[in-house]
Amino acid sequence: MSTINLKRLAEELNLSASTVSRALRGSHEISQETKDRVKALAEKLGFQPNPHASSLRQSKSNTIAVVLPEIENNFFSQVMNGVEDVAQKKGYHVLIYLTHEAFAREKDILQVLRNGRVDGIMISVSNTTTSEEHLQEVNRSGLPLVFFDRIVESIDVPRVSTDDTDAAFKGTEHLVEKGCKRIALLSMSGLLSISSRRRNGYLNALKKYGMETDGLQVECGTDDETNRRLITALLQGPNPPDGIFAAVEKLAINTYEVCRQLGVKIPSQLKIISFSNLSVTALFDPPLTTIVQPAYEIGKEAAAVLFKIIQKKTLVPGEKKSVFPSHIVERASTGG
Amino acid sequence: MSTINLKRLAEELNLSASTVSRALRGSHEISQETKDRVKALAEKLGFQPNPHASSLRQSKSNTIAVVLPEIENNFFSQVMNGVEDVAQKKGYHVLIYLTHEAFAREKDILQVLRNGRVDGIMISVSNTTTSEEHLQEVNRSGLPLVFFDRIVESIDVPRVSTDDTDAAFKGTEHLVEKGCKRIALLSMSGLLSISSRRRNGYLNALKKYGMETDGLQVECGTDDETNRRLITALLQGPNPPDGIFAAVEKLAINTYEVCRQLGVKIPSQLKIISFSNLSVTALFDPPLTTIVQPAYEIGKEAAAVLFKIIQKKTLVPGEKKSVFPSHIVERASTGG
DNA sequence: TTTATTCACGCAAACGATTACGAAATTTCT
DNA sequence: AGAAATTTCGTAATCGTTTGCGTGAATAAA
Repeated sequence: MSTINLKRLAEELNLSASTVSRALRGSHEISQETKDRVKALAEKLGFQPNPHASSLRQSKSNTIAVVLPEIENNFFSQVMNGVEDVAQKKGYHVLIYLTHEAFAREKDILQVLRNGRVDGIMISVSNTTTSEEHLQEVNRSGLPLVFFDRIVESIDVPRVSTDDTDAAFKGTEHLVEKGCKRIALLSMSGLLSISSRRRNGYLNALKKYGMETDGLQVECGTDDETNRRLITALLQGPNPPDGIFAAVEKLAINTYEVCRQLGVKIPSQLKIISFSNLSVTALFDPPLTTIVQPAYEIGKEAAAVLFKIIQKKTLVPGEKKSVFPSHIVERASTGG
Repeated sequence: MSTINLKRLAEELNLSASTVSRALRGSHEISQETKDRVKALAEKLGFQPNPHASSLRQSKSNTIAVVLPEIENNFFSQVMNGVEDVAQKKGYHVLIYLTHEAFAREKDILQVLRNGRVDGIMISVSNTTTSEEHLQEVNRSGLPLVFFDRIVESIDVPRVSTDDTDAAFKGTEHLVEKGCKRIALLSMSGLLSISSRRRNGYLNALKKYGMETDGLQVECGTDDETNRRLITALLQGPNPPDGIFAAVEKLAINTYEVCRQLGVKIPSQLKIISFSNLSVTALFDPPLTTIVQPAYEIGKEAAAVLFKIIQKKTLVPGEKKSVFPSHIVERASTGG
């Protein structure tokens, strides 16, 4: 394009390319006078070092990758927001990759990233991921890796998440406190540890209060139509729940849709709480009680930890596994 | 890292690096037998060409940049989704940059991108952008550029957007048909052409029906608190509107909040329609009538056009300025 | 004044891939 | 069979930066 490079700059200044390079990078081997002269002209001509040459020489890309299941989801958007913020402060660039919850796609992406294009990877794994080999290989290759939200427990890399078990416990307990006697769990199918953690929180709470779980655990999937059928069956069954704990936002929305169709009154007939980072749930009919994850902070922390690894700084123990508390925003869907 | 490179591969095969390179790229100058041998070993060793060396040599990064005001917004997430889809099919990588509606940040980003890091840029400009110089410079440098949604009319690059004027006209007309006599416009301040297009659509409709606009146009900003005050003043004024046309989703939400606080009944006392790509507006109380933009398609088209320019294919006239129609999803907030 | 140091800079070799050019070896054409 | 063309591959230059090493000059130490 503009083809203004080091050599050209050097010629204009009657200097060698190496001197110009050092001057621009603030080397102490160059006199202040020369530095000023170089920087002045570089500024004037709008010179920027070719990033590919730079990266090739230094084997450092100044770029990180964020791999996530979807972006059309407030939680992940907020994470991206946090990531972008710290990346930009560090002068880093951010590549984004979407898996659309497809294992094959996730494998392809990680495969392609193992070639120096990025200095590190942040990933929230897809819910169809059935093997860890692709992640282990990245880890073994020495490429810095950080998990966020959707963690693979068995792989020893730093992870940033929320206290899912505890939050799910409290969410379920909230329903109990509001008088629910039969509380159902709506969760996504799959092997994600995050799912089982939330399920455990739910089960722990029901056990604590000696409540039944039979026929109250519903595994849903990605298809809205199917989910609505499952929920309809649940609500029209012989012994319907009076409370629903939705492990993910999508399922709470499906529940609202079904309730509207069936004429089930929320919260009088059925109370609902759900993990969700959607602020407009406050405008729902009725307003939805949510468990909100600190998504922005999770993104920031995950990025910060990644940069620490990239810069080979040693992590303090808390950074190897940082957990951010979620909090309940109580609204009318669980009102008395 | 793994440091498996062309030279190493070549040594293993008793070939020269150039032959290996050509074989992998499917050159006709290499015998089929050699190609097979090379590809087999490359596959086995998981060889991938160093992207920086490749980019440096070819001055081609296989990367595009998407610059947008925010990601925590369904419209932009859906656009990203579309972009990522076509990029991945083309084997391209996607860098994401957020301006947070800050002009200075936008300038910095575009400045940094003018150095070969990307082969092309897609941008939706910030609403605080007051000058075009930074965009003109990108354009002059020959770096492929495409606008989407928020367009700068005076710069001659391909643009992908929706029929804002027409959609706003129809949205306003929808309110008229529902019986509104005094329709207010809530819009974001700034110089964006998209704002004036939507305003024009609103004004055209009111003119067509001979309706008044005095004191009914409210310019809002980014701060929710301020917006709510402005809307409160509007609704409590001497001559309040019975219909509201919100140019952006955020302002419809602010309006709902105010109405809830003031006890204003929607739609009986006040009808509302808004541009929005949030599907859960169907669950609002009452469900919000929206003007939905085909965000995913806009993202796909913008990316497709960008790739055409990058590959120096000539654009058909329609591609220089493609307009996707928005459509109204009628719900209870404008119900009779 | 002579000898060490330090300063300020240039030379040239990397980094890893691509590609113009050339040169054997083989095939095809007269 | 000899010339021409084709096939198949290697040599080396190149992309633009960074950096180890060397060198002359200026400065400090002896």
